[in-house]
Amino acid sequence: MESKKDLRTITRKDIAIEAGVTETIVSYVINGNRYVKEEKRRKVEEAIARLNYRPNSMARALKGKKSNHILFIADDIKGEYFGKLISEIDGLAYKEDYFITLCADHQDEDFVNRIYSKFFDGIVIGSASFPLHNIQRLIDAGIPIVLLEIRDYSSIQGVYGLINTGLYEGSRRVVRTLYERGRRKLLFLDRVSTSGNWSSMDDWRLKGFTDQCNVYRLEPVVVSGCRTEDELSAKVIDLLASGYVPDGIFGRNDPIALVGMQACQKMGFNVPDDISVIGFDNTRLCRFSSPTLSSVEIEQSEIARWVMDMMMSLIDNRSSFEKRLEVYLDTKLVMRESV
Amino acid sequence: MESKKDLRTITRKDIAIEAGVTETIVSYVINGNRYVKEEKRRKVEEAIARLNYRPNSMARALKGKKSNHILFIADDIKGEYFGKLISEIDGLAYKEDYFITLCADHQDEDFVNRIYSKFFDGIVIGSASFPLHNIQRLIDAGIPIVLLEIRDYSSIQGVYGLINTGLYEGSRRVVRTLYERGRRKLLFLDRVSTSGNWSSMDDWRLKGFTDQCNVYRLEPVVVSGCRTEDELSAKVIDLLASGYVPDGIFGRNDPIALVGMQACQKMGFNVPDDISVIGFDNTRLCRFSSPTLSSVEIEQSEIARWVMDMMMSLIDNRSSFEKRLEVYLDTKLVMRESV
DNA sequence: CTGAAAGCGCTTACAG
DNA sequence: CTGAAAGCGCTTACAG
Repeated sequence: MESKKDLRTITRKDIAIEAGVTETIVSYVINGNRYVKEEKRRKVEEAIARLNYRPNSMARALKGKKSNHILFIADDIKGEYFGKLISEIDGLAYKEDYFITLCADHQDEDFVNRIYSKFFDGIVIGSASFPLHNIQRLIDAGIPIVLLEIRDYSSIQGVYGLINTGLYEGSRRVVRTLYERGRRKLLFLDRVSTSGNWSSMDDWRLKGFTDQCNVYRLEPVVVSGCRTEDELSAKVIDLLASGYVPDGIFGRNDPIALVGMQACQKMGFNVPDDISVIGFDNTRLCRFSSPTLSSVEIEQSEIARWVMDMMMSLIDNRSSFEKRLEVYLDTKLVMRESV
Repeated sequence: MESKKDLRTITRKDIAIEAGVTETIVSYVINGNRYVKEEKRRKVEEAIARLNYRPNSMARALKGKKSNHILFIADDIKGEYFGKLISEIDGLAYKEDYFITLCADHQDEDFVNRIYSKFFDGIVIGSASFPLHNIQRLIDAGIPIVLLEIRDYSSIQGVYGLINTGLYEGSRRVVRTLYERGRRKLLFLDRVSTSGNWSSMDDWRLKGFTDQCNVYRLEPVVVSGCRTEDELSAKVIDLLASGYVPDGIFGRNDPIALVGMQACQKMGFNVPDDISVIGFDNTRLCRFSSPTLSSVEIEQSEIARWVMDMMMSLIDNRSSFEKRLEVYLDTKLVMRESV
């Protein structure tokens, strides 16, 4: 088979020949940063259209232009939560001529080096487990960074974007809501993680829950450290069997909340009569369980909008900012049958 | 604020100086394609480690090396299905030093031009709505392509990878299963799409369903053309109210199946006594609905493995293949309470 | 065994 | 108004 490499290799030179102008002229037409005589401009534009030419982004990036790639680091690509968010960001990015590269969080040091290879104009970090010192390293290196504030990032120095997605306030509201319904014995169910990556106190959801419980002088129980949903279910059942019966359960995300709910049901408790359950993320799961699950909804579209907004600002004028850009978003609690 | 650009700009030159060798030597050490005296090699390797150097991928790609970026085109980034798949692929890709760029399918012609800008070593197409002629264009251009066979791709010419994920056989098995349980009046619920992107007969799920119904001489009903889940629900309710009561429902994916199931329940029918329901993708939804939902499971890990496998083969030796690479995978039907 | 040099496809300061 | 030229950071054929 013949190599058809040529088909993808329409270069500036081809356009110059096709349009009968210098390569320089082609560049200036594309970048629009110098006056070019109307006639030449038209010829170039026609040639570009005719040959479907697009300047090679790598060559441009090499010369200091943008690569038009943004990296999104997530720790749970699988979850529906990120799916929606990525999908929204992708839509906005496409309009700005950007591509989104998606990557799970990797713990090895080499990961940062790989990112360093200069491919990305900016990085969005939506992972709760990406090491702080690595984030700092990337910021210090001058790469535009936008952080989704899943945990406490107040120690991070420098210029970057910070999007507080309202996890902390949302979690506090869950506690307030449960409290107002007379619930006093609250149970927090942490995420399950095969890699042992559970929430610590700088996790905003757990912290919001704990802080608000303190306000009410409640003594909540936290179930953490499970590697599978089955393990979590068993732990909850043990807890119930041992005589500790909560009257309110807050799951770190919807599936977790549902695992808890099912465990309660299995032990003969009624949701919501005996125990109220609230989840987080308001995924589709909420509408199909029985009872349907109340859940905290994060404003995905708003987040996506801010991610791109901050990223574009940082990419274009990073050096003009004195300190980090911040925005605080709200969550809303979607009430269904489980409370 | 000072520009800290320099921090991300450790180049081959820096390594050469640090190691006291020529830049050429550094290149050969990195690429390992020429003998370099042991001592120099060690010095270079040490300098690389000390300075955390990584060759600029764009410069390498410009010189004909790989960009180490693979593009994944999906039409439903949001769905849990793609989330899992992407996550698996990302894991494998990372080991091969590749990044996965994720992009929703865009219908405009310019989309292909953008892809052309030479950024990607290969493209995985997991979208059912990416125009066939654009796929052909990319293949003809010599870009390694792997297709997830969501619909019929038999008309595509040339060398590429094709992964048949078993949708057709899986759908036929659903019909067989329902038939064996005595179900004769079958209903297929198509996806909802705000952009009007519904299944046609080259969609393997719908085709598998229809073909197997023909084998049994059944006369199934297909509900398609809905833009929202509420609309779909209303349509099903109308259907039931009008007197057509199916005894078996097959949903194109799990949420769709659950919408159908809830509509039936709302109309007073019992699932599974009156009506059996089966979904597709075996997402988490299945375990939390009541009754729990039977569903066809696709082998995500196997698909991911084959995607990367074929992609690596095509990238490394595309020209050595005479025709397309194919693999047929199986699905399994996970039975739960809804049948 | 190794270096100087050409060149990948661009951008833009420099010099008309 | 416009062109020839330098250079981005690399790879590798060419010539020792």
